[in-house]
Amino acid sequence: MSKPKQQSLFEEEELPENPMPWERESAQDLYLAQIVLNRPVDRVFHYLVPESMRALLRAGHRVQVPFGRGNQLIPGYCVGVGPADENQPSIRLKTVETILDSRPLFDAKMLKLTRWIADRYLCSWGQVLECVVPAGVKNQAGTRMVTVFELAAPSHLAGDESAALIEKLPAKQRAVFDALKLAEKPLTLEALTQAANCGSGPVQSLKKKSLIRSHQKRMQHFENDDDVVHAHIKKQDDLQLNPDQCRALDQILAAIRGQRSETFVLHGVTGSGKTEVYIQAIREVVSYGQQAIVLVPEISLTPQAIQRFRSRFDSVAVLHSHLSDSDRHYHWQNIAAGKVQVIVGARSAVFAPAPHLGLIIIDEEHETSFKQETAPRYHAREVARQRSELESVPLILGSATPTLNSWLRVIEKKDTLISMAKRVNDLPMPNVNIIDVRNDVQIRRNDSIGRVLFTGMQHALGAGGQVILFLNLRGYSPALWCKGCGNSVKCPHCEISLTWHRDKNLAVCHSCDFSAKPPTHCPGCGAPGLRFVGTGTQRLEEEVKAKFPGYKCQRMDSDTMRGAGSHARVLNAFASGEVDILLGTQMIAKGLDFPNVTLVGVVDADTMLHQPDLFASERTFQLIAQVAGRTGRGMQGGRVFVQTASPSEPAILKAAEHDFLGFAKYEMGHRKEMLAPPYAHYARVILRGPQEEHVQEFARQLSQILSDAAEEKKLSVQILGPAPAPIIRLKKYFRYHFQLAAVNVEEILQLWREVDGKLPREKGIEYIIDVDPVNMR
DNA sequence: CCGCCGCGCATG
DNA sequence: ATGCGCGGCGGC
Repeated sequence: MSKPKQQSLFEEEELPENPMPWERESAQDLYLAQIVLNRPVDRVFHYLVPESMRALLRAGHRVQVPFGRGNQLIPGYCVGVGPADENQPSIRLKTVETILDSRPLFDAKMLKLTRWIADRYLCSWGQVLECVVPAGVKNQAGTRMVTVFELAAPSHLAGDESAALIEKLPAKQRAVFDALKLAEKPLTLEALTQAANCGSGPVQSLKKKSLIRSHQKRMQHFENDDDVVHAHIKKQDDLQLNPDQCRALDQILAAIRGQRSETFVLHGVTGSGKTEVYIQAIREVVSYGQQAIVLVPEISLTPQAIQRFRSRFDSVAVLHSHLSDSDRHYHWQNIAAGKVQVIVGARSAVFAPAPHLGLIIIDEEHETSFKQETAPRYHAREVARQRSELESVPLILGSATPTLNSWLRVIEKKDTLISMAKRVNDLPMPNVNIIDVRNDVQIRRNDSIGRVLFTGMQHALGAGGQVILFLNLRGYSPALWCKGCGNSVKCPHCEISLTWHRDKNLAVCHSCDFSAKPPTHCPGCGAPGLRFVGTGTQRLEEEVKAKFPGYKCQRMDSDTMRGAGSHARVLNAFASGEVDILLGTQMIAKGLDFPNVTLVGVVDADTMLHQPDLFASERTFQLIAQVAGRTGRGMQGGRVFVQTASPSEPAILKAAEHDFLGFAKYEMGHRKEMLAPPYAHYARVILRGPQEEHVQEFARQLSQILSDAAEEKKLSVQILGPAPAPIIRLKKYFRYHFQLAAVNVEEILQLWREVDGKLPREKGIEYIIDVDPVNMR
């Protein structure tokens, strides 16, 4: 195709046109592919499919197409093929250049699912498809082209001339020929020379004589990493279920057998044995030759949890963040080939290409990590809901603290509630003590472990138990405070207090990568003598070591958990009793199951509570309930101490009483009053730019346009804001945001589509929209 | 008067 | 997103 640098009428005339409909011999002459691209334009582009590709190209293939005025070759996704019809444009079409994969990467259902995501989360289909395929699949990591040899066609060999040649072959060449005949399949040069015990010479000679032929083939050369091929794990039998578990399993089995896309909210208190119910439900679908997907938060992809699935099923693929491109490709192929029974993974595993999906499970359904924070900003729970409908399979949402979102669906009878209110073996729930730290002598002295918690720890450790301390701040102190001006030192790029990391003696910004030697004088007023205030995990570790010198203490946060195996190492040390006190952030709140833990301390419950966030209360409740669940899992029982300056806060009180229903009732009352989620949907528009006034002004403009459009189109969408984002400055950019709120999410989507493309642009200011945000910062 | 840079626009 | 065309501005 010629490439006119400038479009001119004259050149256009000279270009060959596609035949007009009446010039075609038949309509089938014009065979088109619908292509979508990884660009923020949600459109389908039509391309001609050359004759040679017609038999091969199908929806779901990745292709290369010429695009734009320069006809640059870029990758795209074929979402449909077929003869042209009247609906297609009558412009001069370009032609698909190459097909990039030997088989389609998506089936019809996956195309439907990804189209739904694009609509629901306001991005392009191409962007969704791009994120669904792992990089290792796109670049075919772990495979390479090799030359393989095979015998020439039988008809050729049968000829007189060939027969004569074969008769008088030298011994080595004869050996090669016989080896290939024996193998009955193409062999690489290496395999062939080994089989015939010769060098490459005879092989080349045979090829010259046309008795054998060679061709290129893509072959796997995956290293058999222990994690990928896990051959010898001792298999265990299913456990005996208690009555609660049986009831749960029966309900789920009924849906599986009825091939219903029912959603179950499995509300089971910590330690109620949800995993065993999952496993036995999976056993059912596996017995039909189907596959199950289990989504877990990335953080709980611990060796402990994975072992549980591996010891019960023959073929489990674990998709965790430390996999190489090549591992991911290997898993994708195996899953697509139906060789994997259970897929365990984080958010993106919801797209696992299982050919006969039978069940989807989301464990710890309340975790915010199921929401993707970059485009496409999907929530894996909602995607799973959609996939379960498309595939007619049940979905299980398991949690001790379900989201209010799921809870509302239960109340509205859209989803089915299954309750498991008791722990296995009738173990009691731990006793939770709320400790008012406002009058604690130790805390007043600037310690973090108050008098009551200290004594509790002494008793627990003295009796041979283990202790978990939870503090949601890493580093040594979360602020560098100047007594001269009363301000704390902020990151030069973000409007965020710097955290002092004592081990490296650095002041670190937890929002961007900034770090520097802590200043000796206040950057604001110049006064000397900055003080480190507040306590992070590093300082807590120091305090624990000073107060409990006879016990081994281990810190666990993202600073100490850098390497791939560090997680397993620390947990093994704790499990074996080598470590007595485990302290850390979020990381230790989830899923850990150590029977000897008799005390859990929440060092500061208020850090979560006082976030300027719609969901702060819900998060606080979840976190306390989850951390509390780490104890009392053995016969010695367990106690929990929650230190707070707001002891009458419902989120804390209800968590202490293990009263999810009470909390849900209280919090949902609030939400209903405010018409906030789950009673409404929000979509958050975030703008950022280098100058604060510009960003503010542009935010005002955009929100006004949306507000006007909502009125004009009679859409019941409220616009809340604009306002400065809670983190007003992040990595050198000033940030403003506003929310679109509506009872029916469709109205928000309609409104955005209405204005999208017509919105003004402002140099240097970028904006995004996040539908159903979980993060308000 | 010509060349370069930046904005706006279309992308099959 | 991204490249290209067009128009504005600055240099010669």
